[in-house]
Amino acid sequence: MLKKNFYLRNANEVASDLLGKKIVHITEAGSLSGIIVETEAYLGLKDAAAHSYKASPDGRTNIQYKEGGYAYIYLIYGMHYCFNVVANIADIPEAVLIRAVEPLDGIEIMKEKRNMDNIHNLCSGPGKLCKALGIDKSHYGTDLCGGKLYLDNHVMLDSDDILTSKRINIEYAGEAKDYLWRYYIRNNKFVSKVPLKYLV
DNA sequence: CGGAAGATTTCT
DNA sequence: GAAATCTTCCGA
Repeated sequence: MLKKNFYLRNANEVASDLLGKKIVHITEAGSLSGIIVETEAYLGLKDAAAHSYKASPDGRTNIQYKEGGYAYIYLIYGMHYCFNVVANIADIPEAVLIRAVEPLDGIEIMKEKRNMDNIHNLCSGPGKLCKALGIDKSHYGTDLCGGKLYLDNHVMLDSDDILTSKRINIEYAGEAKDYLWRYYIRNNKFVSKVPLKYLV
């Protein structure tokens, strides 16, 4: 299990280092896990794309004001949950969005939850992987350093295998929309498909 | 207190 | 290319 100090760095370092790590959720139906293959960093007060950019510390982003290592989960478009890892020290509201995962354990259970047979379409998007891994609003604020939802070491990646691009669907964010804060694993089939305009 | 819009997914 | 669907935030 990754320890607290892994998370106490700026969100870009955490986002890049999360690639190749494993996300594990122990459920009643069984253990569900996968390899993180795509992430995005959100840098709070310096980042017009971040939820914590202008929001009040009492609102939905309140967990981001604690130190790193907690789960920040929100509902988007009224129907999909997105899972983020809180990064950095207390009072610096940063987070890393997990955008795609390569299924590992409990694949049959994930297929049922998603009503989907194609393994490459199980967890290839932030809303999809929450559905597949059984993550929802009840996990908001969960401590990822102990419990049934946690991250762990898995494979060591060469720095050549880590690519960056612009982040997805943040057209409203002014110049922040062009920051290269999306990270993904080169040639990995489980990374979500994105339009060409996001690539460098 | 009402309205608009969103770190998306799915189906046509 | 559009619909589905609801919480949060902002302006009045």
